[in-house]
Amino acid sequence: MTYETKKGAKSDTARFFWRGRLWLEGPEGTFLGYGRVVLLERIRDSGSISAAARSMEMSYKHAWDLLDSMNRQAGCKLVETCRGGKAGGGARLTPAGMKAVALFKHYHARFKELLAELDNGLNLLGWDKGSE
Amino acid sequence: MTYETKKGAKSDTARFFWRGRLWLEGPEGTFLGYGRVVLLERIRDSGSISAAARSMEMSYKHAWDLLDSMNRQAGCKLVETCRGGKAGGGARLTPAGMKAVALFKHYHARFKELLAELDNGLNLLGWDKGSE
DNA sequence: CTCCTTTATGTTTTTTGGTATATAACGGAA
DNA sequence: TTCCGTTATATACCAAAAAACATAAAGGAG
Repeated sequence: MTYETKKGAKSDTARFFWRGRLWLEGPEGTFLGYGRVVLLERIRDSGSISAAARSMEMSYKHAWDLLDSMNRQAGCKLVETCRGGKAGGGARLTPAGMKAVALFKHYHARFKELLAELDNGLNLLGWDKGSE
Repeated sequence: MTYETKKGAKSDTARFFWRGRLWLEGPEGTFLGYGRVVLLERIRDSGSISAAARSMEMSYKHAWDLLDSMNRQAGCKLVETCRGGKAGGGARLTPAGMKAVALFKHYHARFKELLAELDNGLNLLGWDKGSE
């Protein structure tokens, strides 16, 4: 999953295209969103919160706050950590964390599908290809 | 179209639910989004930019900036205005503006459909109804 | 005991997306 | 000609979000 914060490559014949955001929300606000799930994946792959945050050009504190929010809302830890030792410490996804990533990606894929589908119909309605 | 900035009523048996945003993007950034289209609708219904802005608790300037952005990006005016006169002035949607509203609402309806659909499958995957 | 790197957490600073405020132009009605 | 409410536009201000910075604690290795 690449970490797209801006639009990707697009046909330059079309002036406009659909974009969107999808997230899972709970009583405390956002539970899982795109950036949060990328963070989880990076932690899974690097074994470190700080490395994951660095790779996303995100401050450690911000990453930690997001994880804290996710762990609290999930009711169980999605990421478990340890401090000290040879490598200084580390972090890894719990089974619940893995599940969260899979769940979001599954639903997000359907969302991306819809965006692509909407884009396909768009040029039929004028306003595209300078038809106005 | 109600102007929902926060979640609406939801079944309180489900802990989480899907939310999202959809917008039409162009080279200059957002062209049409939810708030922008509500603004257009309010202008259509009230005949006034300032009345529309007031009804959304939005500053006139912010509303005007949004309209300016939309008019410029569309290549033609979505809203036409006049100053002075008995009522002080006014604004109304052009045919292109009407079309923009209809277009967005059409696509947004499909988006809302998807969100509802995603919510329906959600409780099957654990993490809901306290099953974890 | 001292490094090292990371987790954990608080405080300060900056950025940013808006509101608030001010001012001018407009043009019909009184 | 003076009002009025609106469009149009610039500038000042503010508050929430994010970043930047600071500091402590952990624990294995040397």
